[in-house]
Amino acid sequence: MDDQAIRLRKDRAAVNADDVKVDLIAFVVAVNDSEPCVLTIGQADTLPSGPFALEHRSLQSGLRGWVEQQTGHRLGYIEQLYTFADRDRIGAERQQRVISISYLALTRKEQAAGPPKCGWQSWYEYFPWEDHRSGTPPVVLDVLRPRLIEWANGVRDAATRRERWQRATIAFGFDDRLWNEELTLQRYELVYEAGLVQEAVRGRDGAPPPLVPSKSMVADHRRIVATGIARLRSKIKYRPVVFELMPTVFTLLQLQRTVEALAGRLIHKPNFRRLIEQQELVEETGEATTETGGRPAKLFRFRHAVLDDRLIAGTKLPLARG
Amino acid sequence: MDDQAIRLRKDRAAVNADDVKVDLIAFVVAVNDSEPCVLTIGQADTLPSGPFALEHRSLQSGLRGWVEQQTGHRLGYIEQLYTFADRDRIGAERQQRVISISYLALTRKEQAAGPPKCGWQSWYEYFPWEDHRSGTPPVVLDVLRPRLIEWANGVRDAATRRERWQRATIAFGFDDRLWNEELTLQRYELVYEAGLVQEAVRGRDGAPPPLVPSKSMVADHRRIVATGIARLRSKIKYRPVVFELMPTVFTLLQLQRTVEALAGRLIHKPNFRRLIEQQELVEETGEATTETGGRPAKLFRFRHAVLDDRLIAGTKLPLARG
DNA sequence: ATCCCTTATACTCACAGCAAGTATATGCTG
DNA sequence: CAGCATATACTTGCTGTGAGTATAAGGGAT
Repeated sequence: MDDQAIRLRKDRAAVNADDVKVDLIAFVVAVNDSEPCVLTIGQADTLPSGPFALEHRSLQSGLRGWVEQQTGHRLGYIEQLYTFADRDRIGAERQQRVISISYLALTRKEQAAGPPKCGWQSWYEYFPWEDHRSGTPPVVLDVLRPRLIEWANGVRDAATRRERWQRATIAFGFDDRLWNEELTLQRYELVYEAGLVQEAVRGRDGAPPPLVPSKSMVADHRRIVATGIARLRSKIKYRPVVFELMPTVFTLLQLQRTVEALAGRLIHKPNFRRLIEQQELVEETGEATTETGGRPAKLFRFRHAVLDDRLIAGTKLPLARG
Repeated sequence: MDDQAIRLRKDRAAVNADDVKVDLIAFVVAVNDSEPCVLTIGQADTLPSGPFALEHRSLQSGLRGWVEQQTGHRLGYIEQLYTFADRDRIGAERQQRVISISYLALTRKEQAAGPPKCGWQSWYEYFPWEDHRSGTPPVVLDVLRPRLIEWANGVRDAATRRERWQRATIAFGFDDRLWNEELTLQRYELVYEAGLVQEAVRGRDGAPPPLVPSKSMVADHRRIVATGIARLRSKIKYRPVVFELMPTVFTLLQLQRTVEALAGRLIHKPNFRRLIEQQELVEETGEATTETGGRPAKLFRFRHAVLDDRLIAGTKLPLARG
């Protein structure tokens, strides 16, 4: 053991064999017209990213730089998601490790300056099973359920079979269990393990298997998006981060629709309003808009003063049940 | 902008100027006799750590390797904490970046094999203001409060003064606010900003300022510990991670004392028992122990079956208020 | 043997939060 | 003016849970 360590140290001093490249990857979110979107670049299905370089003052500023350069967007709210090491990637001359540090960023769509080749894609094109705003989407019961049953039954061991099916049941709310919108990552990992998404069977031989209809992404970017969605869905329940996605002035229904877009489920309107108002998260501007149709809606703005307060009390949104 | 990117790419291809060293750092936790402990090495006050090397299959296995080598401990539960880039550290010949990936690990004290120079230190030697199990510790009102008032008043700008004092009030529960045990990181950042801990004034000129009595740690390891404590205090409320710290068989009071040790506050006993039992987190072994004194306590073991279940419902502990 | 101490275990009560339903107000459109 | 769509207000009933009290069971001291 100690010998191994010494050998490692020597190697490192001599040729820096253990040096690593670091990539910064951004999952940038905006909500427009009740549709939650992810910012992509190039031919689409690729997240903005770039190497962490010497000139970057910090990880965050490096990320901001790359996103701004590739998409023209200045980021506001940023939060670290996860760091992972790609397995066995081969560098140009010699083997080299690559580490990816992923971030979640919240912004508004309008802020686009001069977008070269970037665009906004709806989350739910990549995760059609995640949008339960109009009830359980057909793909869950018609496609995922039978495929996951097949997958669970595809092993000899009875214990493994049971365990697989139990995981699927919990994650997707089969058998009258209730849907939990925060399990986005677990659901993605299941469909990945079951070989139901394209990136899970890339480079495999044999006949192309039957996939669940959904858009794929480059490399493991779809996993990053799943991680980000899960984090965001969890976070909106106890921190007032939704407002990062709102314009400066908005109606309560617009706010509700935004939360619903993120959570992928509907919210009881009276309860939503009561919670928002009793927490004093917003204040009236005094104006109203008739653009919504029906009775004019009062306009509100976010009370930035509560940002500190809410550290302690936590913010609450009526997303507990359904 | 684009020029900059191109130049960066060229540099990188030529001399790999942007290559980076990656350090893995572990915050290893165990609880013994109602005292929450952190695993340290060397002269103490240093967390186990080591460089991420080519031979490591993954970040986690690299971390496990270093901890096992330096302390003789095999880690069980591991969770990523945070990744940060050290500012402007200078390498041997040329400037080089160092990235640190920190992890939280939960284990049991007994598992120590042949510990060379490692030891367990109580959390609360590094954070004496965090232990509220016997009421608010004196250091909070006698030392921290006056020092933070000084710090807040140490600026001209009235707005900044108010904002500083408001942050302190919220974080430490001054002025009849209630104590929130999850704000460990915010509290550490405050005492750091206020220059009340040793590492905040390292390398500064001038007279040594009056510090808050507490043990310091090497580099920024104390910040990592603060991050880990905050994460753990939050996590025990909704995931059954406490059991990673328990022996296979335990009494309910031992379980409660462990949670209290982590949270730094006391829990109402009947409510704790009710919550644990109604969630079916544990099952009776059928045996009892008299070692606790008083009426013999039933022994329980963790029901591993709930590990999956609890993904959906979430685990609850009565830690909401006080 | 008895008293007392400590801990375990069971039961009760009351309040707050909140999910869900219902009713009314207000403006626009055809 | 009818009908529609939205905003806004009120009510009801359940659940979770914080907090207090009571009883059981063993050990040790007097």
